[in-house]
Amino acid sequence: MEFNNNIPIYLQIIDNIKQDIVVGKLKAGQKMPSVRELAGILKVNPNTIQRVYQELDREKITFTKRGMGTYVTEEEKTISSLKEEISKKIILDFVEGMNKLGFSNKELISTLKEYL
Amino acid sequence: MEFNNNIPIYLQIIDNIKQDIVVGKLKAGQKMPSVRELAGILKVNPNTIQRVYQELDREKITFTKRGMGTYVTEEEKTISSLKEEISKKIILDFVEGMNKLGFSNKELISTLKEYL
DNA sequence: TTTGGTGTATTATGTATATAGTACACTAAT
DNA sequence: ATTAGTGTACTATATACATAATACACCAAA
Repeated sequence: MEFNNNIPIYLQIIDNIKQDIVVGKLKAGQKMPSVRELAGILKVNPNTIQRVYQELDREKITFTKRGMGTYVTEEEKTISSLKEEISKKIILDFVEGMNKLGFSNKELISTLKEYL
Repeated sequence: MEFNNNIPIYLQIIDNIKQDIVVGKLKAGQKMPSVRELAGILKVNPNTIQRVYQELDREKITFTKRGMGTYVTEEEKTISSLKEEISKKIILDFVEGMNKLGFSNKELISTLKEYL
């Protein structure tokens, strides 16, 4: 995993985990890697992963059993609304960004099609 | 202007100025506000604006005459390639983001049309 | 030549991020 | 009870960002 220097690493890791959950790479109820293990995998400090899990817990995306580990939420509803939330943000960023650049909605679609 | 807390202010200001240039709100050769003036307008520290202008100068988007001020580049070519660069990035972020979320290219377009 | 408006440089302070290292609390399995 | 693997808490250090305040260098116009 590569990190963008201009965005805090812990936020990038959070987004990445959310993506994995939404796409089903991480399934509902599944155990996440331990703080130390994920820190090792991503080559970041355990404190950074601790912050990641705390934030995910706060958002009810994961839950933690002390001494046991951190798990993906079992609420499918949470996951589906997470997917909708993320995709909406991506679409909004795109439309707003292109509009600000002077592209009309028509031009925006044709430019997109042209790119694909 | 509102700032996103997770991204350095100076980068957000840079992006904003680039946008204004690309859309023609700031025209080729036009004088930019002075460091102190823009700092006042945006309610940020002059040092932050100094950094903004230094970076824009480095990218040849602007040029600075010491003691005189900072001006938008006179090279229309620089501006048009800037527009292309920015729009490409927006499109790429969109397509990549949606793909990572599990949307195929077809779904991606239909979801976008649905949104508009 | 002086003045006022430019950009530029420097030092200091506070906050957020990230790392490093250590210790503690809890749980399951031995 | 002990052990190993969890999450959690704490202190310290380094860096980037942003602010604050001050001073300096340059240029055009009065």
